[in-house]
Amino acid sequence: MNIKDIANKCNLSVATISRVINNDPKVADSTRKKVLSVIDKYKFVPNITGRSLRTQKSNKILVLLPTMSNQFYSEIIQGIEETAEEKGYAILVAVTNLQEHQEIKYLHMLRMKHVDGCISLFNTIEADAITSLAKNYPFVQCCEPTMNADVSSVEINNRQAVYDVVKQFIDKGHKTIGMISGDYYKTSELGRETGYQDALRDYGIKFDKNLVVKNFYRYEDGAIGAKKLMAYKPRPTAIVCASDSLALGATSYLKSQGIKVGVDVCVMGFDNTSITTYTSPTLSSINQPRYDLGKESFKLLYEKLQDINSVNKKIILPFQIIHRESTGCDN
Amino acid sequence: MNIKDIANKCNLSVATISRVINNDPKVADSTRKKVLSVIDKYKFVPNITGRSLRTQKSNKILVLLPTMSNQFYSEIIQGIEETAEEKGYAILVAVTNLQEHQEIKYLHMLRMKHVDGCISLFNTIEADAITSLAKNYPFVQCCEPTMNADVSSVEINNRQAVYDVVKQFIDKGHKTIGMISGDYYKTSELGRETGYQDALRDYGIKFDKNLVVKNFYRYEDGAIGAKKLMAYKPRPTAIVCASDSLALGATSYLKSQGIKVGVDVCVMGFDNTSITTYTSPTLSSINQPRYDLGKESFKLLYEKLQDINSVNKKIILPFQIIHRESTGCDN
DNA sequence: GTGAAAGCGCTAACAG
DNA sequence: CTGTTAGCGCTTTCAC
Repeated sequence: MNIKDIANKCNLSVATISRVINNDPKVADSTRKKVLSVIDKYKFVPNITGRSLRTQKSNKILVLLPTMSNQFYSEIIQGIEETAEEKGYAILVAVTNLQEHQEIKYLHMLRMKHVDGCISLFNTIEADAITSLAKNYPFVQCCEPTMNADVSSVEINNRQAVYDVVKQFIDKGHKTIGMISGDYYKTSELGRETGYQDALRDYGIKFDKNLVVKNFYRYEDGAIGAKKLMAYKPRPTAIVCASDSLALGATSYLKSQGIKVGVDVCVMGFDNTSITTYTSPTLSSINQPRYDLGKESFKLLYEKLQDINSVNKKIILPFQIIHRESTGCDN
Repeated sequence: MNIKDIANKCNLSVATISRVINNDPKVADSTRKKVLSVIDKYKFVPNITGRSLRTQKSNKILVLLPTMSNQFYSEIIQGIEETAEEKGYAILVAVTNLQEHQEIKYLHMLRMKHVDGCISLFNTIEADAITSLAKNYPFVQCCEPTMNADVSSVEINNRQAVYDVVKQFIDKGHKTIGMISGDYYKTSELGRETGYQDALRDYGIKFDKNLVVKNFYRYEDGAIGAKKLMAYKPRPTAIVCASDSLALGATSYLKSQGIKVGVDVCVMGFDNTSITTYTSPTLSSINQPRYDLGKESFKLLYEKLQDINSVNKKIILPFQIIHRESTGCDN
């Protein structure tokens, strides 16, 4: 059942059927009524591949995700989805599992015109490839802009967030502050680590790289990190983590050692995922405005969708430091 | 840059270019080499919309997800993805957020032939619609088959899982056992509740509907559920939850009341998500073979992809009851 | 207000 | 081994 079949049933041309489908006003009301009834009768759905081929657009955008197992991305995607829907775009999510060949495979959907644009939450391909991609196709990075790439992006000021946290710790008298981070060496991660170092420097504490433990972002990496840090002399009294999962693993280890989290050792997470309020102790964390990160990403993409040559923008959204029991609930 | 442009540059016909692209053996080696070099030079990528329109297939399958914020689905999708890739299919994930209009929108991709098949992890549309969909398009349900729908599906025996847990509780002397469930009234949920009731009945404990608290699946619903159950007289000594999030919320409430989880009250979660080992107490849970649920779903879908008239199969995969601290670590 | 026809980019007979 | 050609389903001029 295609547009031609409908045309035959109606004794009309395909052009008229197409006009009805696309709400073209210059169709007689009686004709429109007849066509719609036939369309309804045969449950006809226009073939979108044919339409895409003709119009050269799909009204779909791709969201590239590094992993499905991080609750952090959920609300971002909702922000994208709801904003996109207002503009008539459906979103498709592809998961790369941090594999470059997967990323390349899905980015091909852009070149193949199977999607009109892409919002990427993580890229492994190099800066030049990103720059060139962004020049030719609507492409926006969210949360994790590739360093030295010329591309529109939305993120928070990761450096400032950790800087502020460390400053607060120092203000409260902490002298030995550890950090548990990842080893992806990406923008957000390096920003967070820079914030840590800058705050120490600005407030007269000597930086020691042994106080920064880098690994993956799994719970167990947080536990391993905490173990290493607790072996440091003098023992750290505060730990900043690059994710809530790391913080959770860290508190889990600390508790197992009888160390009182929030009293003996303060722990700060990152991302403020919903788990933070259901752990004990509840977890202090840095909140990213996830919904808005998604929403603003789509708005940037939409500008590119309208005009691929529009200027690239870098948007920085505000974060909040949320104190809960793991930092003694104060502030 | 399209196939015709390449043909011109090569002084060959589009047919030959197409043959090279599709690895047709009957192309002279020298010709192939020349074409490939030109393709490479101009970074030509065949337009998949044109190809799809012509071949009437997309080599893409859709995965329909109720929400992005449940870590449970992550590994299922990986199972689907890896199995699909072996067969040359890419997967696209769409999130419905439990909204029927979203579900319908994405299922349209199937009718519009924009994807070749669909694996759905949750459906809200009625059984007849599912049956009809599955008759006409490759469609498989994973974890949550619609009741009374004629469709291929993969799941665990939810009834048996809870039955076994409750039986274990009874064997250990528990007399008052509560249940915290959801109120979606879907197959898995009702199965779990039936298992609860059946076990009580089979082992001579009178069922009281006040011992089953139904709500959403958020952490807070677990907390609210636990609060209600703890008000029951005599106070329950064991609680079976329909998800880990509910169990986590429940233990969080119990701890806040000074009730020792795993000692005073045993708590069993469901799904064995990774959080279970990083809470205190660690959370007992029922494990679903997530990767295999995904893998087997794709295998069923593949059968339908080959032959839409192949018989519908219902596959049941084994579960495991994992005891941790929240049930006193025994068994 | 409606129709005829071209063409989006590709593949697959069929011919040679 | 290569080329010619039709056509997948749709939209959009251009006529009328």
